[in-house]
Amino acid sequence: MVENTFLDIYTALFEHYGPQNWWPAETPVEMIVGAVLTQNTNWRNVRKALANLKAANLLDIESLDVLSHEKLAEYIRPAGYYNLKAKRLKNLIRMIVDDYHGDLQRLFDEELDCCRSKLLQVNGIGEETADSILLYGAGRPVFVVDTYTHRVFSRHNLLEEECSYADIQERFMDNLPADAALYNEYHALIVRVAKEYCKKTDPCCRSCPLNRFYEE
DNA sequence: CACCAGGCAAGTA
DNA sequence: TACTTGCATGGT
Repeated sequence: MVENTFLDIYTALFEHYGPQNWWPAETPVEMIVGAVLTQNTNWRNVRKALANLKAANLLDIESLDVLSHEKLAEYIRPAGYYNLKAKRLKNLIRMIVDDYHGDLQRLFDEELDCCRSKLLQVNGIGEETADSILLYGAGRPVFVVDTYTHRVFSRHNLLEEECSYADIQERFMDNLPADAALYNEYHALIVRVAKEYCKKTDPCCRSCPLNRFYEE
């Protein structure tokens, strides 16, 4: 039996919380829109914005492409940064329309590195958003790193504080099988445990299910 | 009242 | 290259 803290932590989290059923979206378009809207924003607020778009029957590439910036911004207002995010969504939709005939699946069908760089070329799509879309939209085995991942693992001395996004992603992917279902659940579980036990200011408390993995 | 939330890009030195 | 700042609503 080979020691693997990263896999052991996954197992502990899954046993503690069970499946998280991510990504919470009914369609691929809803998923990618949610990925942009949730940037530095509480998911509760994103749900309101998505509900507005859904109620207006606008959650498809064509409708979002035709919609004016002003109207889009108004629909997504509850998600915050609404002018900025309206632009970012428009940039993403434009790429899909111009380069893939408005067919999101054609983007997802691209080779992995190609798909990732296409997403990163869009102004407003950074590494985390791109990787979220790859994993939760396209079902690719790409590990998603977010502030919670960094905070939880550095606070337990399992990652250096100054690790970059790529450093952290590499550490996870080098220590886990390339399995999209595993990456999906793991990222969602990290978000779950961080929300409960690893807030920005509070120190991790004794009942945190990860405390037995703390490394001196 | 202050603080935070499933980031990112532009500006500054 | 390495910091800093703007973007914004809504819940605790």
